[in-house]
Amino acid sequence: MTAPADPVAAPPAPRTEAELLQRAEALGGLSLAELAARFGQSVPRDPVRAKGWFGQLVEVALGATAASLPEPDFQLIGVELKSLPIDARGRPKESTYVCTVPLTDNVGLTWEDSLVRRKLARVLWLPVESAAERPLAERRIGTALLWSPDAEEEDALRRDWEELMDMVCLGELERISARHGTWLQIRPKAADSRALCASTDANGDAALSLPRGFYLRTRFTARLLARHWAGAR
DNA sequence: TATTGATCATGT
DNA sequence: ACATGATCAATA
Repeated sequence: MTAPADPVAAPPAPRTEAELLQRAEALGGLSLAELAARFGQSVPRDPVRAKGWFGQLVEVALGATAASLPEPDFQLIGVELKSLPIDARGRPKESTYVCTVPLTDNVGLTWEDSLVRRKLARVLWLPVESAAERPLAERRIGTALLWSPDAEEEDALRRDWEELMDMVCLGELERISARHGTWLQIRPKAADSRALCASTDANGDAALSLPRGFYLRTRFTARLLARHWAGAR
């Protein structure tokens, strides 16, 4: 029986990818209860009210700096952190939020300048065992993967982004459903379905609409993991 | 049961 | 309101 250790301070921002990866790999195998305790936190009791809890804990644990800014989490090295919930079959359970969809002042915006491209250019994926039956506290962190899209993936993501943003720029936001896009999709991203934000309608006039976000489909992250494992053999 | 649309927490 | 961190839960 060991006495509980004192909470540890959040580390400074990592200065290199290697430093970040080393820290992330050191988290592998830890339960969420263990990681929480390390930083003096307790595991939330109600999963409904714990959405995003783990992601924010890991930001602290790894020294992320972007907080709620529209930038990659590790600003110095341009790396985005994404936790990835894994089901009982070893595949991602959920789509992955990327960033907000710009609904105004977006004409002329290119893929190259887009936040989607900047965030997905370099991602540290951190898998977490998340089978429905497994309590939050008992879930374990998996092996971190530092990833960039290959040429084919980037091309497909760019085509999705261009198709979707074309519709947004034409004021066709209300026609866009989650069914559009091969790998990237646009879905609501709001407190509730009554939330409103500024947008532009088909006439180019100011309007109000439900805030939306870009998400990576589960199929994309599933393929990404499968490819990595295949390549590691 | 996979997916879409809805929702919860925190900080500025 | 808007950005981040996401998962929930009704529906197809």
